[in-house]
Amino acid sequence: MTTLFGPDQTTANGVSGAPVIVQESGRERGSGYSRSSLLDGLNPQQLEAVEYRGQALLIIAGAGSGKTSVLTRRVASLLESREAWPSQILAITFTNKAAAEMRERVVALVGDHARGMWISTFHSACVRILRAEAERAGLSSTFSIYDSSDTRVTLKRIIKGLDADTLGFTPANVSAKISKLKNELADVDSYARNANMSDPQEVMFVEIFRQYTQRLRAASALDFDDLIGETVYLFRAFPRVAALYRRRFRHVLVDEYQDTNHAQYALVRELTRPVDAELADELEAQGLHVRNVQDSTGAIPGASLTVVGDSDQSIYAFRGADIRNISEFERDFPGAKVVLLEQNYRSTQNILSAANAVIGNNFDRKEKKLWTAGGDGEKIVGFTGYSGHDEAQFVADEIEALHQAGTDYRDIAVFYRTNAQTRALEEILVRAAVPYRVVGGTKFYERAEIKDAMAYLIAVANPDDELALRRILNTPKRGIGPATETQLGSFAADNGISYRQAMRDAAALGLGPKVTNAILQLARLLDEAALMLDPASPAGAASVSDVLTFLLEGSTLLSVLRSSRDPQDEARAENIEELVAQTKDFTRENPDAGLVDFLTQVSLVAAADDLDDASGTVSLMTLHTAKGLEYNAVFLTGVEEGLLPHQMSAHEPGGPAEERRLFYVGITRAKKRLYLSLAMTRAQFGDINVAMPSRYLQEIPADLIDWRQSPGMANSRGGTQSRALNARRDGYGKREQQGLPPAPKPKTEWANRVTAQVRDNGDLTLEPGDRIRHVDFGDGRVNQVTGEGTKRIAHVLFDSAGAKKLLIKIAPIEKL
DNA sequence: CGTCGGGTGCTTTTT
DNA sequence: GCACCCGACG
Repeated sequence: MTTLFGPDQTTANGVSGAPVIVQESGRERGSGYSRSSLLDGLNPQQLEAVEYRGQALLIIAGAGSGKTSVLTRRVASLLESREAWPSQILAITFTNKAAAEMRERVVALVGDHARGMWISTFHSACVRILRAEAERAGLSSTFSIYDSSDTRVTLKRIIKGLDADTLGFTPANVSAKISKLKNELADVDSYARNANMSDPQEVMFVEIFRQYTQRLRAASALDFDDLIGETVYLFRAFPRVAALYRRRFRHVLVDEYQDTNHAQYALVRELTRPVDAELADELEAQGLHVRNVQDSTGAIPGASLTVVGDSDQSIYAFRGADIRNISEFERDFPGAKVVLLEQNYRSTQNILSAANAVIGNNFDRKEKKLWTAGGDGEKIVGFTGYSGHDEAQFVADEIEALHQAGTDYRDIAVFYRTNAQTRALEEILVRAAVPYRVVGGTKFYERAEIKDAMAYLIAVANPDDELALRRILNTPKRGIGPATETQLGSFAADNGISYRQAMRDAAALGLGPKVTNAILQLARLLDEAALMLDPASPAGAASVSDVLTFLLEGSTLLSVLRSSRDPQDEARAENIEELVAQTKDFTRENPDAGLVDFLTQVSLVAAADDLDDASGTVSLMTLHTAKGLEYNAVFLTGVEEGLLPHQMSAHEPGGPAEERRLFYVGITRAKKRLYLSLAMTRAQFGDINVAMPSRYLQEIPADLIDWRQSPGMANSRGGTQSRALNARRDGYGKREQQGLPPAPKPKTEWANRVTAQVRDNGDLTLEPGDRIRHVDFGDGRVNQVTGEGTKRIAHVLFDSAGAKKLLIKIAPIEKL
């Protein structure tokens, strides 16, 4: 990704020779500044947010208030007016995708010379700093980055070794606690100092934490939280290193500030501190030009800080995000300017009214009301299904209706609270032949075969990484079992050598010749691959894809999958080939980047990053992933008690309020049409539970929602449901409350009932004119058949259920 | 050492 | 309704 390691991006030290010309805030703009194009179409508040110059600026940006536009224009205006060089700008976004988009937009405004900016996520920026300063931080510059599953595996081994599971420790709860501590910038020692060591539970936790820290260090690995924390430690321990970056970045901008945690806050503070005169002179003496940024006392003033956020969209408290970072910004940065953006350019007034009504139920918030000049628009559509499948069928039908009416699939999104909800949705969407994509979820890089292939690369890049080595030791199967794996580990520990070295010395273990050979062969393979990257060797300077291909061939990982008789292995082989293709793309896009750069990029991709705008498909994603995105039509599914708000949030302080913000985020993603749907029963853990409408639904004024099938209407359909479902709530079931008979049942009420059974019609062939019978939709006539092979789709006009598209292979149909 | 089968426990959201 | 863990067997 060009965002991270563009060839023209140099490290903080690398640009030291460039002349630095900075105009202090408040001065006249340069003459080349074309004010009009940059400021076109901005409202007065936006204008102020773009043009304000001062130490600290807080932009409170309501959903859809043109925040990205303001941020990019602010950066562009700094560049255009020559107040800053591109290299003096650091902009932090939440995802790589947002970073790429921002870079693109700034380049579009001011041209190519803007490329030297750092626009990246907190994590990417920290990795860059840490790799550049690795030596001083006592790290290997090729350190591995452990994701949550790596952390889990490591903790699992530690817990097992300590028999700590008997005390109730699980990888999940320990990693959550460690993460929380690291977000507060605590480490083992600082934690242990304040721990109650008479509590055996505490003692054990400290021991687990200590071993975890040691293992990561031994493996030259950092987890996600370390990336931020270690950078803060680095700056605090080495003021001279910090000074380099403080001198370099004169303008720091942080997006989604409401979701920053304490460590990220501390990092921002470190970056925006002044450099005292003495240190500044020292930098000058080293040949770094500081004269132009020094003030009259010789010090370098702190960088200007711009943060953008909306506390109503703070949805990451569970991950340590601290809403106080934004609510106390003015206290933290005295004299800070605050600009409030309330005008919404995204949604219709009906959608905004619903959003305002919902979020108004959270106390402790700054009053803020979104408004639009764009008109009321369509009503919100509500639907209650009998089951999750029923709900999904509604979604599929409406998507088709929207598509027929001219809405592109790519302009439609389906949101849900938990990933588990995708199952029913996917089943129905596949059957209805709606093209869709699940954003995030089981990510490409989380697939086992991809992690295997990546582990080979990691083992080459970072020979200390025992986790990666142990993962590939017996993948593909080489007859090296758990016993041998452990033996290698103890051999390494006993002799004070690395796991990798133990593998090279495997002959000394006295194992069978077959096993010994297998280990030695793997060790040799990795050494040879490392040589391909060693500039000192004749084979050096190989590309990432060359190395990967070499490793795949030498390990037979790919050929084993190809010749397997397990049909799933074919897909796995294809995935690995896709990975090879990605390494080639990577090298083409970043000719100067190497293996470590590739690994870094892969480690830091977020769910939202793999969103492909060009794909003509409906997007499915969690509400969390949806933040920052917008769609013409949004389906917000599973609006039920226990799901939204989620069961788990009930016991946490601030839980229900955060869930409400999540609902608010979901609502405000919709530009034109919003659908709220729920089900009366939902499958969970394999069995079926009764669900109740979410409390948040009541908070939306009833006249904003057009219930196609309300919870009340659904209830009236016979008394088979539990009492809980009959509990009447305000805002729906109005007819019953007024003593009216239930509204006439729309035909969808029965047509939407769908069986979840999966079937296979083999190579059933259908042709236009054929009559068929569908388990749920009844009889119908085939109008048209499209698609190839297993993806053949029948376009059927049912006698009573209307027009549907069906995937012939799996639809519950028979030919009449 | 590898494979298969049955039991268990689990899911909130993610850089 | 799945993934993972463990134990039995080849």
